[in-house]
Amino acid sequence: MNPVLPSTAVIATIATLAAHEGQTVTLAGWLYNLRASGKLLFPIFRDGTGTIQGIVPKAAVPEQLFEELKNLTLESSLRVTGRVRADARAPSGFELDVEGLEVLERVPDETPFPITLKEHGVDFLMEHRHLWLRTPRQSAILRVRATIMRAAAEYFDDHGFVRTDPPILTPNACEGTSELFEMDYFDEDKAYLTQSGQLYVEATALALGKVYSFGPTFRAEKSKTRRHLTEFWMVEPEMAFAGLPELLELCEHYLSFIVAKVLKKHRGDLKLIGRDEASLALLEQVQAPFPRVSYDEAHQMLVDAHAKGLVETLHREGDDFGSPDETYLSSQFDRPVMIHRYPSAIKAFYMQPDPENPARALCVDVLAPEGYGEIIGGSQRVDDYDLLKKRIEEHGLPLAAFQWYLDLRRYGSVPHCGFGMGIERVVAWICKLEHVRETIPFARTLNRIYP
RNA sequence: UCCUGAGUAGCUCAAUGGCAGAGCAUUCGGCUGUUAACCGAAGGGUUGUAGGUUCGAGUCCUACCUCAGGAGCCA
Repeated sequence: MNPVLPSTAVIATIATLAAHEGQTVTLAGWLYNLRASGKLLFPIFRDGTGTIQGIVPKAAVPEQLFEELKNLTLESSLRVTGRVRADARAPSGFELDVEGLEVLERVPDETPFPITLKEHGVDFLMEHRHLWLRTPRQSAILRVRATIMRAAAEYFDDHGFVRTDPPILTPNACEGTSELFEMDYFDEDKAYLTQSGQLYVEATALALGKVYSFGPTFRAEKSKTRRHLTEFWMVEPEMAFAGLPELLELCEHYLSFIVAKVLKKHRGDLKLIGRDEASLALLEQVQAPFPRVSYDEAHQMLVDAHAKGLVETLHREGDDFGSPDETYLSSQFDRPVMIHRYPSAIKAFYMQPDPENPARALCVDVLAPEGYGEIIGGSQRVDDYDLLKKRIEEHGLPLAAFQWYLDLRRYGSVPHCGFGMGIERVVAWICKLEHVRETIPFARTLNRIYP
């Protein structure tokens, strides 16, 4: 599989064909679709960067080339040489007048490519995820995901944060609540897959000042919704000598940066995935500052909404917000909304109480617009040794396992804060997807671990 | 864990308790501008599994299995 390419041909990718108009180029890719109209063939090639339609008039090419292409099976791998020609009839503006073809691997007639251009069900597509990835829409989503992941790291790299990734194997639950994936760790010990690196980045923040982590996270929760995976990627910044006000500013500038990066690079991909001009305009509005709503204000909004019949169940003072509540709240704003100062009683043990109202925690949830719900959860952390120890005991957590964490408050404790952002939920929001299973190459969900 | 819904051709779906069907895909034939191309033909079935009711079950009943959506919990 090391053929000699025609010396006249430039090697190109489909995404860059506009720069080769009028030239003869060679593409390496696959046959995505094939239409025939008598003595005229319309093959569509894909190469991972896009698709391009070829034109093959029987009279214009050698007999052998025409017959080979006419009978070629979908998703066969190939190298195709042709002249790039602008054509108003083509969706991308360009077509390829095919001059040469080299089939690398022909898909057998007996086992045709299972994913067709027609509609498929979720079960079938997920069972064939390794092949589903080849479709233009899924490829576009993964390109956008890659840019989001890069931007998610780039922002911190450019703002003085040091990347310090925490361990994936952990000795205990960070928050003591979520379901964990458990495994044997030699002899008598158990290890668990991390559900959050937060406690560890608190330690590195007190060593390096501003830090972040970026990696996979695992939750064995039996959640079956469009927002849940058992394995997902989380980015978690942590800042020393900073509190909730600085955290809120970070959230809004961070998300604005990521959205701007995607818009700059992927308007075409976003359209292909399903965002029209009107919904692209919604993303354009994602710029700091974001609206800030306290828990108490949000509660009042929900009570009013219930009175008007806009929310089915009445929100009760002190309760957390349910999914329908979050959907309503986020629908009231044209950009992500930051809801802050939830009741301490319903939040994690490590969250700092608000000095102006100790019943409230210095925390924030960022809800994405268009009904996508929570994408960021963050807080200022308890920095007082005695208070943290008391909280750990109140939550019934094993004090011994948290000695190292308490040490952070014994040796030069400072106010510090951070958040966790789920990458898949951000991708789902920006791409306007129905379900997070399409945001990651191989989704891990409650009922599926194949392929 | 709970609630709701769905399992019929490779895929997406039809079928009043009464002969198992269509579109797409595949194979064959036709068509020089198709955009999920179109036109004609052929092949393709243990109706998720196990019981039950009935003269007769894809359809009704019971249990189980699988999947999906939602709740709770969360990013």
